[in-house]
Amino acid sequence: MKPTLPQGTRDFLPETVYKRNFIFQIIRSQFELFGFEPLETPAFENLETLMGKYGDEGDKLIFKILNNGLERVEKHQQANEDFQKVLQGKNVKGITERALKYDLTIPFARFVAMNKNQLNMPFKRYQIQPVWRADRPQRGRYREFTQCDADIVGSDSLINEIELLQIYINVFQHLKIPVQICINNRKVLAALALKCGGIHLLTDITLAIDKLDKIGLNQVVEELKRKQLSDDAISTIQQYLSFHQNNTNNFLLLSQIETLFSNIDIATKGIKELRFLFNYFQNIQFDVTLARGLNYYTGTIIEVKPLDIQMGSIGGGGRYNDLTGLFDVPNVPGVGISFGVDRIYDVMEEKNLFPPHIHHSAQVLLINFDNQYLNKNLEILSFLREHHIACELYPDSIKFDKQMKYANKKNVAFVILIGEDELKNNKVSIKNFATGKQQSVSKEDLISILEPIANK
RNA sequence: GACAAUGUAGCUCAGUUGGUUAGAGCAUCAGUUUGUGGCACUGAGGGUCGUGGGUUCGAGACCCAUCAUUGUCCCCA
Repeated sequence: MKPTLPQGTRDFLPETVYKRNFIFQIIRSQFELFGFEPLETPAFENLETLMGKYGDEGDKLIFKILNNGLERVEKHQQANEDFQKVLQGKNVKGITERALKYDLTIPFARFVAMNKNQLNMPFKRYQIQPVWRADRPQRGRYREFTQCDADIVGSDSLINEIELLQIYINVFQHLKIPVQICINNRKVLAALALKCGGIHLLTDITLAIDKLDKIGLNQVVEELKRKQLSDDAISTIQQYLSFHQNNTNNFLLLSQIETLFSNIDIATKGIKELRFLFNYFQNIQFDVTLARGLNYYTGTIIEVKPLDIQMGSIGGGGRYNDLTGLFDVPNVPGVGISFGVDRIYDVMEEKNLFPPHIHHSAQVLLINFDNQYLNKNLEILSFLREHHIACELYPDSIKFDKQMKYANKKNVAFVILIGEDELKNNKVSIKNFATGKQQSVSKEDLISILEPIANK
């Protein structure tokens, strides 16, 4: 058969894995620097854990797992009946009851709901794992990709927001990616919906205004009309959006919004939260059009976009005051952020931001002349490894120049040769692959030569 | 779900209005060089032209269908 990859998935070659690890390592070390602890959850969850948490569009993108054993004859009648329901777009336990996880937040909420009493609150966890979405792949969008999440549950404090924003700043600084970090507050959006006629309009309004920069004011108004919003409501929204188009000063924007929503309590709360954050950060932009699709957010919402490059957001997050409420455990507030490693990788690759020598495979190759020198070779291998020098012996005693070519392609720093002459003189030959210089030295002298490339 | 582009050697791609035996570069293998890599030179292997039909004396090229990949819209990291 002809081997192929499932749509939207990729193999990662060694060079790519090294680069991805470079990103992971920076994110992980920042998470740990800020006191977050690692957590992992299963690749798949019960379907009902995930369904209904990501909106109608999200539900369609969940990868469902077909139950096993449906072919058993005694199950045929039930399976046929169940499958008819599947054909109508329903999920039936008889056909599918498990699904690949769609993000890390909902499984985390499930975990917290199950373990609330054992957790040392406020609980700060980070999680780096793949997630799956049955989306049509395109630029910057894959069906399997890795998210890096950090969340704090069990605390209302805005200090958590400050810490998370600081992590974003630190990580992208270390990665050398220029980004725009935008924030908004769901309470402000809720106020807008209230002023326009009711909180039930929130989704319609946010979906439309979120597109302002993409499709322009006229198209946004068109979309609002299509959603049957009143003329008064549309004029309020236009006024709201005009602030965004006229200036980018956070505090000026805040005061304008404050005036617009002067008699709405929830707006006052949201504005107070935003003002608190802007006092600590100068380089974060207040974006009144930022909405974020997930409807479990209740306060601060955050999105990170790379500058000067056509790519969706590379990070996002926000506050949710009752995420575990979905699992009947109320009153556990939380806030979290997420990094999209695959898009970060694409941005860095496109902008050439990876450091030049990022790989760490074995740096020393021992040439295999013949099995009669095996004992000496093995002795040197152990000796070097005891001194933290990564090395390998070519496993077959094939032609010399083949082995040298292998070393060259693997980009090793040194080649060590042990053959008849070396054995006779109780020395080893070591060749520097960059300079081409070769010398005959004692076993002990190897260490001082190789010291600079040891893995400390 | 809608639309578009692409599909020729392991990889990246040429292939003229349809016309001998389908090419190049890189990669692979062998040799120049049996204990010295990169560089160079010489040579070799490697293709049911995505698949199935059709038009034609003749199809890699034209038509239809189908599959796959990629991109755009929607939505998202």
